[in-house]
Amino acid sequence: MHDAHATPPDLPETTLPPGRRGAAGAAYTWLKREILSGRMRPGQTLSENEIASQMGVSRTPVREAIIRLESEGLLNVRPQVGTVVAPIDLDQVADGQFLREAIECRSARLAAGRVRPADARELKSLLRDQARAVARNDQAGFIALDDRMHQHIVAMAGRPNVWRAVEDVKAQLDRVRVLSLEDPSWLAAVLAQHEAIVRHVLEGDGNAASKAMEAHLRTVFSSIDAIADERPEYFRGDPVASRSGTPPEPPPPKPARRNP
Amino acid sequence: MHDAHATPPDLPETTLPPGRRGAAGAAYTWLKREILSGRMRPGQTLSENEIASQMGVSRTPVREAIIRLESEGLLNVRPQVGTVVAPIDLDQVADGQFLREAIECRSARLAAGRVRPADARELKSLLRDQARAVARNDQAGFIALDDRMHQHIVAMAGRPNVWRAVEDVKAQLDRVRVLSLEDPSWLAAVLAQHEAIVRHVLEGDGNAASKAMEAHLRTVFSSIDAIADERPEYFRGDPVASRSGTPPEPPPPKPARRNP
DNA sequence: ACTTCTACACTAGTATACAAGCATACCGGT
DNA sequence: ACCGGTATGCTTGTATACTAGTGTAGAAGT
Repeated sequence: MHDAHATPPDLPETTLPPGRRGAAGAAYTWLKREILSGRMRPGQTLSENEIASQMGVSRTPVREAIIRLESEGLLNVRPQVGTVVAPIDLDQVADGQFLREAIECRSARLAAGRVRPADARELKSLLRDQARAVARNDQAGFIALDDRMHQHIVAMAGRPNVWRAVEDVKAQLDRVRVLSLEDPSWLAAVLAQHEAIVRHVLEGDGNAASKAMEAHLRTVFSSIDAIADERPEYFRGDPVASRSGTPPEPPPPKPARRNP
Repeated sequence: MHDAHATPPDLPETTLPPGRRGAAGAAYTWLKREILSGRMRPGQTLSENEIASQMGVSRTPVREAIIRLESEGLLNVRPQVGTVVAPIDLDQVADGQFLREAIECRSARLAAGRVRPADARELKSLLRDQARAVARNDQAGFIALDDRMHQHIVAMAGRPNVWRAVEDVKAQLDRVRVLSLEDPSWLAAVLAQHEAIVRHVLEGDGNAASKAMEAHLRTVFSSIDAIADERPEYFRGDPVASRSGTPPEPPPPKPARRNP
């Protein structure tokens, strides 16, 4: 009974088709991308019916996607009222920053003691590619390479799947990030920080690697206050929201009845 | 089947925002407690229909609960096949351990530099209560106080809501913990470690506090291997699962057709 | 006796219908 | 003019019906 012989090689214990499992998975992926890309803005209302008809499915899979995104903190569902893209909570962003620092600094420290030749090659290769992306002013490409480098350092620490947890908190941070217009000089500065991190890791200096990682993460974080001051309408619990600047969308106060 | 004296459908309609709202929230809370308490064992199959009829609701809210628990890693849903309580993955447990160490060690380090009088009083009070719980051999009470102490240290670090993230990973670790029979001597040892952590925090020695926290967390973690060897049927990807020990449940191969 | 095929029960996924709550426009009273 | 009750259209929550896929029992064929 309960034989274990059926498991060895072929039984894929994945059980988690990463993002896409049917219509619900498609809805989840699509909605998440809309939110993280900034196309759906913080505070914007959603309609299950609208999204469902727009995607050509029923409410059920859309609801499933919404439930998952709510548990990730990207949506706020108010029963019997409506669903909105979660306004950015500065306190929550700070929590995410804290978590990233805790995880990635520790990873960098451990990675410094476990450098294998393949790791050194990979990190150097990533730095080269990043330099090329900076030279071409390719922001999207640079960001992708940035993520891969951070992920590889976590993997070097021996816990590759921890990156999933980082991705969850990173989502909140990235939502702020896309609000800032990242200029080329910023890219170059980030590249220099990456080079410092890799240097310390390859030298086996865990303490310095951790410190460099902390400084790096905080550089990105430091720009948030400026953004919150510039776009208060996207943030929650912001006492400075009194200034009557540009509203989220020009004049969409047409949500009244549609059949007069 | 079985129906192990579990709390029957308890529908508290009160849960508005903080707890979980509606029937879906009730199903979520009930299922999660069943899993974390160990009443539902790793690998055990679930049936949406069965749970729904047991709770007196339809499949829909049960499905919502299952979706959320799956995203927390407590359930595995195999499309068109069935849903099972997630087998304990040793690698995943190690990930959780890594995250707890990263978060709580950093918290302890920061807390050591931010001790306010109220914090000192609270920590000392918690230690006193814990000592009393040990003296009375009150495991449940001790565990509750243990959680409160860890939570307070995280709050002292300035990020009280980060504890939510800890709770998520802690769920995986606690699932293993309930499999081990915790004897009184173990409680006393844990209390001593708590005292060491608090002492270093109150002394303002962040480094020592972090180290003490790490040692503390690893003590709990170290018992896992023994449990995995003792109860291989609850674990996944365990090469030692060949021994024909006690099966998860005596002989419940009754899932055949019900209408011959 | 063993293997292969087939039918069926059971699963989760999806679609649809209904119920309940809230906000707002409208309208009648003051 | 102002205030308050009411109707209506929206929202999410829940129930139910149906679809499609999977594993297994059991029969049929070898």
